[in-house]
Amino acid sequence: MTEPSRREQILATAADLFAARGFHGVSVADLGAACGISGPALYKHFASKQAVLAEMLTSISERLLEVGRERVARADGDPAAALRGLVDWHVEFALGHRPLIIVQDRDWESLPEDAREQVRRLQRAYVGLWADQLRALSPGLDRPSARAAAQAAFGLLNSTPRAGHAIPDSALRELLSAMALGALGVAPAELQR
Amino acid sequence: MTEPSRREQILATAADLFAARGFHGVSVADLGAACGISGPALYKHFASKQAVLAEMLTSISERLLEVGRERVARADGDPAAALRGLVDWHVEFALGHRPLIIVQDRDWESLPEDAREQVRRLQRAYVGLWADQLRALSPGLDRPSARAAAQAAFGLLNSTPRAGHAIPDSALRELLSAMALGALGVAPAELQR
DNA sequence: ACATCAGGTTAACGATCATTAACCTGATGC
DNA sequence: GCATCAGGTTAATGATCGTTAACCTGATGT
Repeated sequence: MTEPSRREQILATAADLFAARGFHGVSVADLGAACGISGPALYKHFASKQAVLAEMLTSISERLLEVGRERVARADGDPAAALRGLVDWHVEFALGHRPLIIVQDRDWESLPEDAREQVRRLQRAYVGLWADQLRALSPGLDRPSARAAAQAAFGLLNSTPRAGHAIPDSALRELLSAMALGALGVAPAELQR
Repeated sequence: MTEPSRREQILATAADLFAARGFHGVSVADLGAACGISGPALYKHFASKQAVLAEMLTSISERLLEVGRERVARADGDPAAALRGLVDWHVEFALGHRPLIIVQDRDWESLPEDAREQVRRLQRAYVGLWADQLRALSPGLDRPSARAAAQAAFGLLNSTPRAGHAIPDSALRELLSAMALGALGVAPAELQR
């Protein structure tokens, strides 16, 4: 009972295909074929093509926020530690799920209205999580600037899935972490307490 | 003779529409209507819908590279100064042409094959421009990592056009410059020589 | 006066696509 | 043994879209 396999297979292959060719560049026939079934069989698992995208994007936004909150809690009041945790988590997720990251910020606007609203809410909360820590770190920072800074950091971290895989993931992970922390004005690694 | 007005109007409105709804989300009828003409009249100015996108993207890639080279030359051997010049230029362009930036990294793959190749070449050269300066600044840095760092910086700088305009452009400009320089490990403003 | 032509127009064509309809089939509970 | 039903199939439908065709019109150079 633990394997609604088809459904998950569809979500996974859809992520790959959407990432490679864009939401509008993939037909339901393409998507079906890539799953070994064909065309309209998808409608036995999802209400529409948009529903596939909607489930994909809401679930990753939820997960990003959920684990993000966990990392902040784990830092227990130290904003620099919280930001290091947030950066680590975001890098880990982005490198582990490159297609999802690509789809998330490319095909966002192809969502149906209600799902778009839901994703926007989740993303706003995630931005707020980062912005709060940034403001705790530098007291002079106003909220809009802190939010803008958080979004710029996401841009940095989300950009690399698109790029070539010319360097190994472990090196990329450290490069991105260091750059993000540098951008945010947080001192990088120190003592693991 | 200095005003091929319609053509430029089409390119400008196409940039806005493509940025808002994506290349596939805009029909030629939409685009024509937004220009005050309608539908197939576009084909008097462009060979195809893809050709509009192609001209848009190649011209901005060319301009980005051209001025980038100029800024590097102006720094005359000082890599930190060159990077400050590159960051300034990129921020200026990104904030001045937000729709173009959005289209450039969202609808890249909708280009016809030859234009895609041309844009890729121009972007590779632009990345190389940044990577060279980064390597001149920190001698231990290998080329692939330098290129990855440059692309991450673009991600940071290109992300903000998408975001809300909650803070004034002048503040955003300074925030982005500071973050980009921080990410790249370049000391921010000093003496204007 | 007139041929040319740039820059419009509307109508028609041919693809492509998401979605629905109608039908099949094998397992499963009773 | 049999009704149910999940999960497939192919065929049909209706819309949208890029592109082409055929036609119109006003300015312009000669």
